Amino acid sequence: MPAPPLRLGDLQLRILEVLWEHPDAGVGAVHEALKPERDLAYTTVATMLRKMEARGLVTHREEGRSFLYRAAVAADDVNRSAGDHFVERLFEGSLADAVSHLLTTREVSRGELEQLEKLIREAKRRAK
Amino acid sequence: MPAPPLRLGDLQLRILEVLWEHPDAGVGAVHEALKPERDLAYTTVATMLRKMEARGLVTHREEGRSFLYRAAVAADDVNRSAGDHFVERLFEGSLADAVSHLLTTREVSRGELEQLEKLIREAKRRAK
DNA sequence: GACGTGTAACTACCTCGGTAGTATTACCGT
DNA sequence: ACGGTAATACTACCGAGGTAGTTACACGTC
Repeated sequence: MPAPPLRLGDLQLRILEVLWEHPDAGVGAVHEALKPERDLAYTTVATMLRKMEARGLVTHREEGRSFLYRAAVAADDVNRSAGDHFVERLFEGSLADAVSHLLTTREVSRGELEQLEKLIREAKRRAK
Repeated sequence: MPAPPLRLGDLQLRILEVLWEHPDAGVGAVHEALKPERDLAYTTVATMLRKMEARGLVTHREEGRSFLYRAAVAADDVNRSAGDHFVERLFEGSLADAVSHLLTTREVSRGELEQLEKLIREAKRRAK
């Protein structure tokens, strides 16, 4: 199980997110899904997909004249990796510091706070 | 005061952290401080510092034959920027989702959990 | 006054993400 | 059978982070 650094750029991440939601999407479908937020050339998406396949991030299978792509890495792994990097890099691994910073530097609604409390209670029960 | 993207690489961030702790450090001092974790050539640090100055991340002042560097951006701004990027990019801006993910994908000590609870209570009081 | 040492400046590279143009291929409809 | 179209393949380019060698300079020392 190779667990390579998993260091993704923004576009690569967005592409993966599209593929997680729509497995077996073709280049055109991915391009289309990204259209609203990024006005990329069709070939740009195709190139990116090929580069990502070379890195083992996605796989493809042929379907007639088209390639259908699938993510080859799990969303959880990617997110966790990014989370680790974030906490590690800025807060020396201290989750509390990281969350503290997130909490104090932005507006958080009361609802979100309550949601967080619940989360922590659950975590405590789990850790018991 | 232009607030450029503030998108830093790992090394740049480490250098800034050194400068935040030791303002007016020379190239040698920064190099030395980074020695344990990264075995870089002296000139690599010097080059990086010059590149960062060009981007407005640091400033320098001459002191005899040496350059003394200072961070030109605040730690809070950098951290906040990174936090925003993290939450935005992976969790569509939902802080609760982000924290939830951080909490569930790693081991968190009981002490940390209690620390977090306190933080949330404070945030609630603040938000009233 | 010549010399060695440390410092900064300049230049060059490599990698990677991102972007896109051009070429090629294969299919389909008429 | 042919031409259009849509797909992939190939190639190139840019910028940025990161790395480091080479050069130039200024200083103190002998």
